[in-house]
Amino acid sequence: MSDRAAKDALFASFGSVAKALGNGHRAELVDVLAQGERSVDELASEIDESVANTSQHLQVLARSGLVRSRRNGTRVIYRLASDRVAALWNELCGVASTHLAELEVLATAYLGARSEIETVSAEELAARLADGQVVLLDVRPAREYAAGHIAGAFPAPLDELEQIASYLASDKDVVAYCRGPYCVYADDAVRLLHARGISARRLDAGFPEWRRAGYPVALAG
Amino acid sequence: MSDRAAKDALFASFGSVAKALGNGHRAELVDVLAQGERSVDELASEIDESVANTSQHLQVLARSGLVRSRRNGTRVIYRLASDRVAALWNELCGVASTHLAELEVLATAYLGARSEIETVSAEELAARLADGQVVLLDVRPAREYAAGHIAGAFPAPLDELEQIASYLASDKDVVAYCRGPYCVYADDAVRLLHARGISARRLDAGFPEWRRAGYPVALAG
DNA sequence: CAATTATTCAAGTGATATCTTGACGACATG
DNA sequence: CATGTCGTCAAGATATCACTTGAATAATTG
Repeated sequence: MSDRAAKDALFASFGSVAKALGNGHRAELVDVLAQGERSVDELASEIDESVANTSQHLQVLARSGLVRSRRNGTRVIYRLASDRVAALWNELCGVASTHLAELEVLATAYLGARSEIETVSAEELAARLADGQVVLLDVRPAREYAAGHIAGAFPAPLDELEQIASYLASDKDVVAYCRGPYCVYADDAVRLLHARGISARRLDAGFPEWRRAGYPVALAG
Repeated sequence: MSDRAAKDALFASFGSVAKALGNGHRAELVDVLAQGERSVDELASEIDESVANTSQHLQVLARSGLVRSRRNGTRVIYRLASDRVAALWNELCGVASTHLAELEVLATAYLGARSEIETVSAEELAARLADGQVVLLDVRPAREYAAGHIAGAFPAPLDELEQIASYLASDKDVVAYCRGPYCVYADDAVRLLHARGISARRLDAGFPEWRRAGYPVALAG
């Protein structure tokens, strides 16, 4: 094999990993899997695609080494191959938001106007959690909280948040967090709390970023 | 627009950035541009593709926000949009090499067996440079050295290395570096020096990684 | 061991990508 | 302002991708 052919093959191989992320549905699959492992069926309903199509996308991700699977009874459970994949996904989102002008428009279309939603950095949150001055709400679906959450967070899935809101002490800061910066849950939570006269902010990242940054977490089992 | 359509559009947009990297030629373009800006013509000959094809690939990268261009006389000069793009590329290579089994085979096919080529980490190199116990050779093409190099490195493009080798003091450690971990130059340099009885090692990264890590560099004017 | 559930496979269709070729446009120079 | 250089554009051929449909497979349950 010529040098050029070998070089092409090498770079094509790097490219194949990027190509695996180069599809909206697969990108979303990676985003969901960053929260924890899932069956094909669960992933399919999460991204609103057919099971067959989802299965095929998962196999593309698997061929690129980004995800792995194991069988559990009749189910096949997929997970990210490692935390580095989540880190790569995160970096990709960061580059996209920095350099792609259209992204802000699309994000606003999906998430709604964020101008009134104050954010908290992980650093500040970590400091305030240590002081006990903040109530931290994990507003992701219950099973994601169960799989792992920020140390000291309370489970507060969106469909129970209204009820939980009525118990919140009004003298504490409330912070909500969810899957990541492009997830609606925390925004929706903050808006719901605001509507009830509770001042709340959202963590500017999600659980995966928090964990990768080395801040304290509580993991399942 | 429905929530789902908005979400699809948002993730498709993230995916579009990955898709831009999802082609071997474009990946190679990013790898070259990480060393510094280039004209279309230079890039085309670097990747052994036609100018028309290279131009089209560059426009794909530009539409995804990964590169920018400016005109300089009759030439159009492309550059990475920011260091974050180089960091993303680096992360992508890392994930690929960690999770893609075929990569090692392809890397060996292009780079040759690396088992006898000892590497030095950036941390160790930085420490030894401070001691003055090491001769550091930048074996990239001259213009890349000129655009920026590791502080204290000597220019030693491969085609002049043989001559330079004859002047090397034999009581110092020799370290070579080039574009990055998947660049042949440093490997070739180490082999050439070994063949002349000079013991040499290669930096395990390249100039872009060194610079991003915050180690001292010398930049052009 | 038949029926059920969860997933994968195979085939087909329309949409995108990639690369080539030749023409066109922008700028510089004599 | 004619000429050359560098880059982009447009059109077309071929290959690959994305999604659908319906059948096949794997493990579980009655």
